Amino acid sequence: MSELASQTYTRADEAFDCLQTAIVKGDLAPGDKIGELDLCSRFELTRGPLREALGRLESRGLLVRRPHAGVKVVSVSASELVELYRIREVMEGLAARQAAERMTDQEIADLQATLNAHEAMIDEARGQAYYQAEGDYDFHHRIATGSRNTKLAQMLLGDLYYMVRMYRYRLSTSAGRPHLALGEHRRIVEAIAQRDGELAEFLMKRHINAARKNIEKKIEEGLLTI
Amino acid sequence: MSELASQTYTRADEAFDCLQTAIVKGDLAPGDKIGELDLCSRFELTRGPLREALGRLESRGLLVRRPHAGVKVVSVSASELVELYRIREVMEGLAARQAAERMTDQEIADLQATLNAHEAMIDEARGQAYYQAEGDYDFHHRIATGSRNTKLAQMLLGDLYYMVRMYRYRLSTSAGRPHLALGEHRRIVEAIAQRDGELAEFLMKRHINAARKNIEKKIEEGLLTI
DNA sequence: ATACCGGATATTGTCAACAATACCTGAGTC
DNA sequence: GACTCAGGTATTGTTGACAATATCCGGTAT
Repeated sequence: MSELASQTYTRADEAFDCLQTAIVKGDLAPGDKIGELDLCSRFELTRGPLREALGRLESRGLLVRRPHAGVKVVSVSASELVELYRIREVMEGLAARQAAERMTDQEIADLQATLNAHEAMIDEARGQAYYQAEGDYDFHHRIATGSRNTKLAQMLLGDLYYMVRMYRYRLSTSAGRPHLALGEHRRIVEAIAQRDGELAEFLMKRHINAARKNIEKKIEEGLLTI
Repeated sequence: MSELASQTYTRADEAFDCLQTAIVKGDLAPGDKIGELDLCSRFELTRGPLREALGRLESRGLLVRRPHAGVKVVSVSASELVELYRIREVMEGLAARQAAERMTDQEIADLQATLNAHEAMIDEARGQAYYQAEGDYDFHHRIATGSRNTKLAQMLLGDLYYMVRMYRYRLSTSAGRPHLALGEHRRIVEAIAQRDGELAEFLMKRHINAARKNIEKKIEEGLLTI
Protein backbone atom coordinates (compact mmCIF):
# COMPACT_ATOMS: atom_id res chain seq x y z
CA MET A 1 0.00 0.00 0.00
CA SER A 2 3.00 2.28 0.15
CA GLU A 3 2.81 5.25 -2.16
CA LEU A 4 6.44 4.85 -3.17
CA ALA A 5 7.33 5.90 -6.68
CA SER A 6 7.46 2.91 -8.99
CA GLN A 7 11.01 1.76 -9.45
CA THR A 8 10.47 0.69 -13.00
CA TYR A 9 11.91 3.15 -15.41
CA THR A 10 10.55 2.82 -18.89
CA ARG A 11 12.40 3.77 -22.05
CA ALA A 12 9.90 6.51 -22.71
CA ASP A 13 10.68 8.06 -19.32
CA GLU A 14 14.35 7.84 -20.13
CA ALA A 15 13.75 9.50 -23.48
CA PHE A 16 11.69 12.20 -21.84
CA ASP A 17 14.38 13.00 -19.29
CA CYS A 18 17.17 12.99 -21.86
CA LEU A 19 15.27 15.23 -24.23
CA GLN A 20 14.15 17.57 -21.49
CA THR A 21 17.60 18.12 -20.07
CA ALA A 22 19.04 18.42 -23.56
CA ILE A 23 16.51 21.12 -24.40
CA VAL A 24 16.90 22.91 -21.09
CA LYS A 25 20.69 22.86 -21.26
CA GLY A 26 20.62 24.13 -24.80
CA ASP A 27 22.25 21.10 -26.41
CA LEU A 28 19.35 21.13 -28.83
CA ALA A 29 19.28 24.38 -30.77
CA PRO A 30 16.04 26.36 -30.83
CA GLY A 31 14.25 26.53 -34.14
CA ASP A 32 16.31 23.67 -35.47
CA LYS A 33 14.33 20.98 -37.21
CA ILE A 34 15.66 17.81 -35.61
CA GLY A 35 14.82 14.47 -37.14
CA GLU A 36 13.52 11.54 -35.15
CA LEU A 37 16.22 9.24 -36.42
CA ASP A 38 18.90 11.69 -35.36
CA LEU A 39 17.45 11.73 -31.88
CA CYS A 40 17.23 7.95 -31.82
CA SER A 41 20.87 7.44 -32.65
CA ARG A 42 21.85 10.27 -30.37
CA PHE A 43 20.17 8.86 -27.28
CA GLU A 44 20.30 5.14 -28.14
CA LEU A 45 16.54 4.85 -28.37
CA THR A 46 14.00 3.50 -30.78
CA ARG A 47 11.26 5.53 -32.36
CA GLY A 48 8.33 4.23 -30.32
CA PRO A 49 9.33 5.52 -26.90
CA LEU A 50 10.86 8.57 -28.51
CA ARG A 51 7.59 9.58 -30.08
CA GLU A 52 5.83 9.15 -26.78
CA ALA A 53 8.37 11.41 -25.13
CA LEU A 54 8.01 13.94 -27.94
CA GLY A 55 4.28 14.04 -27.28
CA ARG A 56 4.88 14.82 -23.64
CA LEU A 57 7.43 17.51 -24.43
CA GLU A 58 5.11 19.10 -26.95
CA SER A 59 2.29 19.14 -24.43
CA ARG A 60 4.58 20.98 -22.04
CA GLY A 61 5.48 23.57 -24.61
CA LEU A 62 9.17 22.73 -24.85
CA LEU A 63 8.95 21.86 -28.52
CA VAL A 64 6.54 22.25 -31.38
CA ARG A 65 5.65 19.55 -33.86
CA ARG A 66 4.12 19.91 -37.29
CA PRO A 67 2.72 16.71 -38.83
CA HIS A 68 5.09 15.20 -41.39
CA ALA A 69 7.37 18.16 -41.02
CA GLY A 70 9.38 17.28 -37.95
CA VAL A 71 9.91 18.68 -34.51
CA LYS A 72 11.74 21.81 -33.57
CA VAL A 73 12.69 23.22 -30.23
CA VAL A 74 10.74 26.30 -29.27
CA SER A 75 12.32 29.59 -30.16
CA VAL A 76 12.73 31.72 -27.11
CA SER A 77 12.65 35.46 -26.74
CA ALA A 78 13.57 37.74 -23.89
CA SER A 79 10.07 39.20 -23.81
CA GLU A 80 8.67 35.71 -23.25
CA LEU A 81 11.04 35.27 -20.34
CA VAL A 82 9.60 38.42 -18.80
CA GLU A 83 6.10 37.05 -19.28
CA LEU A 84 7.20 33.88 -17.51
CA TYR A 85 8.28 35.90 -14.52
CA ARG A 86 4.90 37.62 -14.42
CA ILE A 87 3.29 34.19 -14.12
CA ARG A 88 5.79 33.13 -11.51
CA GLU A 89 5.01 36.23 -9.49
CA VAL A 90 1.36 35.39 -8.96
CA MET A 91 1.74 31.63 -8.74
CA GLU A 92 4.63 31.60 -6.32
CA GLY A 93 2.94 34.30 -4.31
CA LEU A 94 0.05 31.92 -3.86
CA ALA A 95 2.45 29.08 -3.08
CA ALA A 96 4.13 31.14 -0.38
CA ARG A 97 0.81 32.03 1.20
CA GLN A 98 -0.38 28.45 1.28
CA ALA A 99 3.02 27.25 2.46
CA ALA A 100 2.77 29.64 5.42
CA GLU A 101 -0.57 28.08 6.28
CA ARG A 102 0.34 24.46 5.72
CA MET A 103 4.02 23.67 6.04
CA THR A 104 4.97 21.57 9.03
CA ASP A 105 7.30 23.00 11.65
CA GLN A 106 9.87 20.45 10.54
CA GLU A 107 9.67 21.59 6.94
CA ILE A 108 10.13 25.19 8.00
CA ALA A 109 13.16 24.25 10.08
CA ASP A 110 14.62 22.42 7.09
CA LEU A 111 13.98 25.45 4.93
CA GLN A 112 15.82 27.69 7.37
CA ALA A 113 18.70 25.23 7.48
CA THR A 114 18.86 25.29 3.70
CA LEU A 115 19.10 29.06 3.79
CA ASN A 116 21.95 28.90 6.29
CA ALA A 117 23.78 26.55 3.99
CA HIS A 118 23.30 28.97 1.13
CA GLU A 119 24.61 31.83 3.21
CA ALA A 120 27.74 29.87 4.05
CA MET A 121 28.25 29.17 0.36
CA ILE A 122 27.99 32.82 -0.54
CA ASP A 123 30.26 33.93 2.31
CA GLU A 124 32.90 31.66 0.94
CA ALA A 125 32.62 33.87 -2.12
CA ARG A 126 33.02 30.99 -4.50
CA GLY A 127 29.47 29.81 -4.06
CA GLN A 128 27.86 32.38 -6.26
CA ALA A 129 27.39 29.98 -9.11
CA TYR A 130 26.14 27.28 -6.78
CA TYR A 131 23.65 29.61 -5.23
CA GLN A 132 22.31 30.69 -8.56
CA ALA A 133 22.00 27.27 -10.01
CA GLU A 134 20.92 25.04 -7.17
CA GLY A 135 20.21 27.08 -4.08
CA ASP A 136 17.63 29.36 -5.61
CA TYR A 137 15.96 26.44 -7.30
CA ASP A 138 15.93 24.48 -4.06
CA PHE A 139 14.30 27.32 -2.16
CA HIS A 140 11.46 27.77 -4.59
CA HIS A 141 11.09 24.03 -4.95
CA ARG A 142 10.50 23.56 -1.24
CA ILE A 143 7.92 26.29 -1.06
CA ALA A 144 6.05 24.92 -4.06
CA THR A 145 5.75 21.49 -2.48
CA GLY A 146 5.08 23.03 0.91
CA SER A 147 1.94 24.69 -0.45
CA ARG A 148 0.24 21.26 -0.35
CA ASN A 149 -1.53 22.34 -3.51
CA THR A 150 -0.97 19.40 -5.82
CA LYS A 151 -1.81 21.09 -9.08
CA LEU A 152 0.05 24.26 -8.18
CA ALA A 153 3.20 22.32 -7.35
CA GLN A 154 2.80 20.28 -10.52
CA MET A 155 2.54 23.38 -12.68
CA LEU A 156 5.48 25.09 -11.02
CA LEU A 157 7.81 22.12 -10.79
CA GLY A 158 6.72 20.33 -13.95
CA ASP A 159 6.30 23.24 -16.34
CA LEU A 160 7.39 26.69 -15.31
CA TYR A 161 10.73 25.95 -13.68
CA TYR A 162 11.93 23.96 -16.67
CA MET A 163 10.93 26.80 -18.94
CA VAL A 164 12.71 29.35 -16.77
CA ARG A 165 15.85 27.26 -16.65
CA MET A 166 15.76 26.81 -20.41
CA TYR A 167 15.46 30.52 -20.99
CA ARG A 168 18.24 31.20 -18.53
CA TYR A 169 20.57 28.85 -20.34
CA ARG A 170 19.60 30.12 -23.76
CA LEU A 171 19.88 33.79 -22.97
CA SER A 172 22.78 33.12 -20.66
CA THR A 173 21.27 35.29 -18.01
CA SER A 174 21.10 34.96 -14.28
CA ALA A 175 19.64 37.02 -11.53
CA GLY A 176 23.13 38.05 -10.55
CA ARG A 177 22.24 39.39 -7.16
CA PRO A 178 22.86 36.57 -4.70
CA HIS A 179 23.17 38.63 -1.54
CA LEU A 180 20.02 40.59 -2.19
CA ALA A 181 18.13 37.44 -3.07
CA LEU A 182 19.26 35.67 0.07
CA GLY A 183 18.01 38.51 2.24
CA GLU A 184 14.66 38.37 0.48
CA HIS A 185 14.54 34.63 0.94
CA ARG A 186 15.17 35.07 4.65
CA ARG A 187 12.34 37.47 5.09
CA ILE A 188 9.97 35.19 3.20
CA VAL A 189 10.88 32.27 5.43
CA GLU A 190 10.43 34.44 8.52
CA ALA A 191 6.93 35.29 7.39
CA ILE A 192 6.22 31.62 6.79
CA ALA A 193 7.59 30.72 10.22
CA GLN A 194 5.24 33.28 11.76
CA ARG A 195 2.39 31.72 9.76
CA ASP A 196 1.75 35.09 8.15
CA GLY A 197 0.48 33.98 4.74
CA GLU A 198 -0.44 37.45 3.56
CA LEU A 199 3.03 38.80 4.24
CA ALA A 200 4.72 35.75 2.73
CA GLU A 201 2.73 36.26 -0.47
CA PHE A 202 3.60 39.94 -0.59
CA LEU A 203 7.29 39.34 -0.05
CA MET A 204 7.46 36.50 -2.57
CA LYS A 205 5.75 38.61 -5.21
CA ARG A 206 8.14 41.46 -4.56
CA HIS A 207 11.08 39.07 -4.70
CA ILE A 208 10.17 37.73 -8.12
CA ASN A 209 9.21 41.20 -9.25
CA ALA A 210 12.72 42.37 -8.44
CA ALA A 211 14.21 39.52 -10.44
CA ARG A 212 11.97 40.43 -13.38
CA LYS A 213 12.97 44.09 -13.24
CA ASN A 214 16.60 43.02 -13.18
CA ILE A 215 16.06 41.09 -16.40
CA GLU A 216 14.15 43.96 -17.98
CA LYS A 217 17.03 46.27 -17.15
CA LYS A 218 19.44 43.95 -18.89
CA ILE A 219 17.20 43.87 -21.93
CA GLU A 220 17.10 47.64 -22.01
CA GLU A 221 20.87 47.76 -21.82
CA GLY A 222 20.97 45.53 -24.86
CA LEU A 223 22.59 42.68 -23.00
CA LEU A 224 19.71 40.38 -23.86
CA THR A 225 18.44 40.37 -27.39
CA ILE A 226 15.47 38.81 -29.11
CA MET B 1 4.59 31.78 -44.69
CA SER B 2 1.25 32.09 -42.96
CA GLU B 3 1.17 30.86 -39.39
CA LEU B 4 -2.09 29.00 -40.01
CA ALA B 5 -2.68 25.88 -38.01
CA SER B 6 -1.71 22.81 -39.95
CA GLN B 7 -4.75 21.18 -41.48
CA THR B 8 -3.42 17.69 -41.09
CA TYR B 9 -5.01 15.90 -38.24
CA THR B 10 -3.04 12.93 -37.07
CA ARG B 11 -4.48 9.85 -35.41
CA ALA B 12 -2.68 10.70 -32.20
CA ASP B 13 -4.39 14.10 -32.13
CA GLU B 14 -7.69 12.37 -32.69
CA ALA B 15 -6.97 9.94 -29.86
CA PHE B 16 -5.95 12.81 -27.61
CA ASP B 17 -9.15 14.73 -28.25
CA CYS B 18 -11.36 11.66 -27.83
CA LEU B 19 -9.70 10.67 -24.60
CA GLN B 20 -9.69 14.19 -23.23
CA THR B 21 -13.38 14.79 -23.84
CA ALA B 22 -14.21 11.32 -22.55
CA ILE B 23 -12.33 12.02 -19.35
CA VAL B 24 -13.73 15.51 -18.95
CA LYS B 25 -17.30 14.39 -19.60
CA GLY B 26 -16.95 11.56 -17.16
CA ASP B 27 -17.45 8.73 -19.64
CA LEU B 28 -14.26 7.26 -18.22
CA ALA B 29 -14.68 6.51 -14.55
CA PRO B 30 -12.07 7.86 -12.13
CA GLY B 31 -9.84 5.33 -10.49
CA ASP B 32 -10.85 2.73 -13.02
CA LYS B 33 -7.99 0.78 -14.53
CA ILE B 34 -8.73 0.95 -18.22
CA GLY B 35 -6.84 -1.29 -20.61
CA GLU B 36 -5.21 -0.05 -23.76
CA LEU B 37 -6.97 -2.61 -25.89
CA ASP B 38 -10.33 -1.55 -24.50
CA LEU B 39 -9.57 2.02 -25.44
CA CYS B 40 -8.41 0.96 -28.89
CA SER B 41 -11.62 -0.88 -29.71
CA ARG B 42 -13.66 1.86 -28.10
CA PHE B 43 -12.24 4.67 -30.21
CA GLU B 44 -11.28 2.69 -33.33
CA LEU B 45 -7.61 3.34 -32.86
CA THR B 46 -4.43 1.34 -32.82
CA ARG B 47 -2.06 1.22 -29.89
CA GLY B 48 0.69 3.40 -31.35
CA PRO B 49 -1.16 6.69 -31.54
CA LEU B 50 -3.09 5.78 -28.42
CA ARG B 51 0.06 5.48 -26.35
CA GLU B 52 1.27 8.81 -27.63
CA ALA B 53 -2.02 10.38 -26.57
CA LEU B 54 -1.81 8.69 -23.18
CA GLY B 55 1.59 10.26 -22.66
CA ARG B 56 0.18 13.70 -23.37
CA LEU B 57 -2.78 13.16 -21.08
CA GLU B 58 -0.52 11.94 -18.30
CA SER B 59 1.71 14.96 -18.67
CA ARG B 60 -1.37 17.15 -18.25
CA GLY B 61 -2.42 15.37 -15.10
CA LEU B 62 -5.69 13.96 -16.42
CA LEU B 63 -4.59 10.38 -15.87
CA VAL B 64 -1.88 8.48 -14.06
CA ARG B 65 0.08 5.61 -15.47
CA ARG B 66 2.05 2.97 -13.66
CA PRO B 67 4.45 0.92 -15.79
CA HIS B 68 3.04 -2.49 -16.69
CA ALA B 69 0.05 -1.80 -14.48
CA GLY B 70 -2.18 0.21 -16.77
CA VAL B 71 -3.64 3.67 -16.80
CA LYS B 72 -6.34 5.04 -14.60
CA VAL B 73 -8.21 8.30 -14.65
CA VAL B 74 -7.28 10.64 -11.84
CA SER B 75 -9.44 10.47 -8.78
CA VAL B 76 -10.90 13.83 -7.98
CA SER B 77 -11.83 15.38 -4.69
CA ALA B 78 -13.80 18.45 -3.80
CA SER B 79 -10.87 19.90 -1.87
CA GLU B 80 -8.74 19.67 -5.00
CA LEU B 81 -11.40 21.58 -6.89
CA VAL B 82 -11.11 24.35 -4.32
CA GLU B 83 -7.34 24.37 -4.79
CA LEU B 84 -7.90 24.70 -8.52
CA TYR B 85 -9.97 27.80 -7.95
CA ARG B 86 -7.22 29.30 -5.82
CA ILE B 87 -4.87 28.90 -8.77
CA ARG B 88 -7.44 30.31 -11.16
CA GLU B 89 -7.84 33.34 -8.92
CA VAL B 90 -4.25 34.49 -9.24
CA MET B 91 -3.69 33.40 -12.84
CA GLU B 92 -6.85 34.86 -14.26
CA GLY B 93 -6.31 37.99 -12.23
CA LEU B 94 -3.02 38.38 -14.06
CA ALA B 95 -4.72 37.59 -17.36
CA ALA B 96 -7.33 40.28 -16.76
CA ARG B 97 -4.67 42.85 -15.93
CA GLN B 98 -2.65 42.09 -19.03
CA ALA B 99 -5.78 41.92 -21.16
CA ALA B 100 -6.67 45.43 -20.02
CA GLU B 101 -3.26 46.59 -21.15
CA ARG B 102 -3.08 44.71 -24.44
CA MET B 103 -6.44 43.78 -25.92
CA THR B 104 -7.32 45.62 -29.12
CA ASP B 105 -10.38 47.86 -29.18
CA GLN B 106 -11.96 45.39 -31.56
CA GLU B 107 -11.44 42.50 -29.15
CA ILE B 108 -12.98 44.49 -26.33
CA ALA B 109 -15.98 45.33 -28.51
CA ASP B 110 -16.39 41.64 -29.33
CA LEU B 111 -16.16 40.77 -25.66
CA GLN B 112 -18.93 43.24 -24.83
CA ALA B 113 -21.05 41.83 -27.65
CA THR B 114 -20.54 38.35 -26.20
CA LEU B 115 -21.76 39.58 -22.85
CA ASN B 116 -24.86 41.07 -24.41
CA ALA B 117 -25.60 37.76 -26.05
CA HIS B 118 -25.26 36.04 -22.71
CA GLU B 119 -27.60 38.50 -21.10
CA ALA B 120 -30.21 37.87 -23.77
CA MET B 121 -29.87 34.16 -23.13
CA ILE B 122 -30.41 34.55 -19.43
CA ASP B 123 -33.34 36.92 -19.88
CA GLU B 124 -35.03 34.28 -21.95
CA ALA B 125 -34.81 32.25 -18.78
CA ARG B 126 -34.00 29.07 -20.62
CA GLY B 127 -30.40 29.99 -21.19
CA GLN B 128 -29.16 29.23 -17.73
CA ALA B 129 -27.61 25.98 -18.76
CA TYR B 130 -26.10 27.55 -21.85
CA TYR B 131 -24.61 30.34 -19.87
CA GLN B 132 -23.03 28.00 -17.40
CA ALA B 133 -21.61 25.66 -19.95
CA GLU B 134 -20.51 27.83 -22.82
CA GLY B 135 -20.91 31.46 -21.96
CA ASP B 136 -18.76 31.48 -18.87
CA TYR B 137 -16.12 29.43 -20.62
CA ASP B 138 -16.18 31.77 -23.59
CA PHE B 139 -15.69 34.83 -21.40
CA HIS B 140 -12.68 33.48 -19.59
CA HIS B 141 -11.31 32.05 -22.81
CA ARG B 142 -11.28 35.44 -24.50
CA ILE B 143 -9.56 37.14 -21.62
CA ALA B 144 -6.91 34.44 -21.43
CA THR B 145 -6.02 34.88 -25.10
CA GLY B 146 -6.39 38.65 -24.80
CA SER B 147 -3.58 38.72 -22.25
CA ARG B 148 -1.10 38.17 -25.11
CA ASN B 149 0.86 36.07 -22.64
CA THR B 150 1.49 32.89 -24.59
CA LYS B 151 2.43 30.66 -21.70
CA LEU B 152 -0.30 32.01 -19.46
CA ALA B 153 -2.94 31.35 -22.10
CA GLN B 154 -1.48 27.92 -22.73
CA MET B 155 -1.64 26.99 -19.06
CA LEU B 156 -5.17 28.30 -18.63
CA LEU B 157 -6.67 26.95 -21.84
CA GLY B 158 -4.64 23.78 -22.11
CA ASP B 159 -4.54 22.65 -18.51
CA LEU B 160 -6.64 24.40 -15.92
CA TYR B 161 -9.91 24.80 -17.79
CA TYR B 162 -10.04 21.13 -18.73
CA MET B 163 -9.39 20.20 -15.12
CA VAL B 164 -12.11 22.54 -13.89
CA ARG B 165 -14.60 21.20 -16.39
CA MET B 166 -13.74 17.64 -15.42
CA TYR B 167 -14.28 18.36 -11.75
CA ARG B 168 -17.54 20.11 -12.51
CA TYR B 169 -18.84 17.11 -14.41
CA ARG B 170 -17.61 14.63 -11.85
CA LEU B 171 -18.94 16.44 -8.81
CA SER B 172 -21.98 17.59 -10.79
CA THR B 173 -21.54 21.09 -9.50
CA SER B 174 -22.00 24.42 -11.15
CA ALA B 175 -21.61 27.97 -10.04
CA GLY B 176 -25.36 28.31 -10.10
CA ARG B 177 -25.43 32.05 -9.96
CA PRO B 178 -25.73 33.25 -13.55
CA HIS B 179 -27.12 36.71 -12.88
CA LEU B 180 -24.52 37.54 -10.30
CA ALA B 181 -21.75 36.21 -12.50
CA LEU B 182 -22.93 38.23 -15.47
CA GLY B 183 -22.85 41.43 -13.44
CA GLU B 184 -19.33 40.65 -12.34
CA HIS B 185 -18.34 39.92 -15.91
CA ARG B 186 -19.71 43.27 -16.98
CA ARG B 187 -17.70 45.16 -14.43
CA ILE B 188 -14.55 43.31 -15.41
CA VAL B 189 -15.05 44.20 -19.06
CA GLU B 190 -15.73 47.81 -18.13
CA ALA B 191 -12.43 47.95 -16.32
CA ILE B 192 -10.70 46.42 -19.33
CA ALA B 193 -12.38 48.93 -21.66
CA GLN B 194 -11.09 51.73 -19.46
CA ARG B 195 -7.64 50.15 -19.63
CA ASP B 196 -7.58 49.91 -15.86
CA GLY B 197 -5.51 46.78 -15.40
CA GLU B 198 -5.30 47.04 -11.64
CA LEU B 199 -9.07 47.19 -11.26
CA ALA B 200 -9.62 44.42 -13.79
CA GLU B 201 -7.29 42.18 -11.81
CA PHE B 202 -9.03 43.00 -8.55
CA LEU B 203 -12.49 42.35 -9.96
CA MET B 204 -11.48 39.11 -11.64
CA LYS B 205 -9.91 37.81 -8.46
CA ARG B 206 -13.04 38.69 -6.51
CA HIS B 207 -15.19 37.06 -9.18
CA ILE B 208 -13.39 33.74 -8.96
CA ASN B 209 -13.15 34.05 -5.22
CA ALA B 210 -16.93 34.26 -5.06
CA ALA B 211 -17.27 31.15 -7.20
CA ARG B 212 -14.85 29.32 -4.88
CA LYS B 213 -16.75 30.35 -1.78
CA ASN B 214 -19.92 29.14 -3.41
CA ILE B 215 -18.35 25.73 -3.90
CA GLU B 216 -17.00 25.68 -0.35
CA LYS B 217 -20.46 26.43 0.95
CA LYS B 218 -21.85 23.48 -0.96
CA ILE B 219 -19.16 21.26 0.49
CA GLU B 220 -20.02 22.42 3.97
CA GLU B 221 -23.67 21.65 3.32
CA GLY B 222 -22.64 18.15 2.40
CA LEU B 223 -23.75 18.52 -1.20
CA LEU B 224 -20.27 17.76 -2.43
CA THR B 225 -18.48 14.86 -0.88
CA ILE B 226 -14.97 13.46 -0.91
C1' DA C 1 15.29 35.51 -65.40
C1' DT C 2 11.58 34.35 -62.54
C1' DA C 3 7.60 31.94 -61.22
C1' DC C 4 4.97 27.88 -61.30
C1' DC C 5 4.32 22.99 -61.41
C1' DG C 6 5.19 17.94 -60.99
C1' DG C 7 7.78 14.01 -59.50
C1' DA C 8 11.59 11.84 -56.47
C1' DT C 9 13.05 11.28 -51.83
C1' DA C 10 13.53 11.29 -47.26
C1' DT C 11 11.04 11.81 -43.20
C1' DT C 12 7.08 11.12 -40.41
C1' DG C 13 2.75 8.48 -39.22
C1' DT C 14 0.88 3.90 -38.58
C1' DC C 15 0.60 -0.84 -37.92
C1' DA C 16 1.19 -5.66 -36.25
C1' DA C 17 4.22 -9.01 -34.07
C1' DC C 18 7.61 -9.95 -30.17
C1' DA C 19 9.41 -9.48 -25.39
C1' DA C 20 9.05 -8.15 -20.59
C1' DT C 21 6.58 -7.60 -16.42
C1' DA C 22 2.87 -6.94 -12.96
C1' DC C 23 -1.27 -9.15 -11.29
C1' DC C 24 -4.00 -13.16 -10.22
C1' DT C 25 -4.79 -17.98 -9.00
C1' DG C 26 -3.66 -21.94 -6.66
C1' DA C 27 -1.12 -24.89 -3.61
C1' DG C 28 1.51 -25.44 0.36
C1' DT C 29 2.81 -24.36 5.09
C1' DC C 30 2.60 -22.36 9.75
C1' DG D 1 -7.87 -20.65 8.83
C1' DA D 2 -4.56 -17.13 7.27
C1' DC D 3 -0.35 -16.16 5.16
C1' DT D 4 3.49 -17.01 1.75
C1' DC D 5 5.21 -18.19 -2.39
C1' DA D 6 5.45 -19.83 -7.10
C1' DG D 7 3.78 -20.20 -11.71
C1' DG D 8 0.51 -18.88 -15.46
C1' DT D 9 -1.76 -15.35 -17.89
C1' DA D 10 -3.00 -11.22 -19.61
C1' DT D 11 -1.52 -6.70 -20.18
C1' DT D 12 1.94 -3.37 -21.15
C1' DG D 13 6.50 -1.98 -23.30
C1' DT D 14 9.27 -2.36 -27.36
C1' DT D 15 10.68 -3.28 -31.88
C1' DG D 16 10.94 -3.30 -36.87
C1' DA D 17 8.58 -3.00 -41.21
C1' DC D 18 4.96 -0.65 -44.12
C1' DA D 19 2.25 3.42 -45.74
C1' DA D 20 1.43 8.35 -46.24
C1' DT D 21 2.98 12.99 -46.92
C1' DA D 22 5.72 17.34 -46.79
C1' DT D 23 9.93 19.11 -48.66
C1' DC D 24 13.20 19.65 -52.26
C1' DC D 25 14.85 19.65 -56.92
C1' DG D 26 14.52 20.04 -61.78
C1' DG D 27 11.93 21.25 -65.73
C1' DT D 28 8.87 24.18 -68.27
C1' DA D 29 6.34 28.21 -69.47
C1' DT D 30 5.73 33.13 -69.21
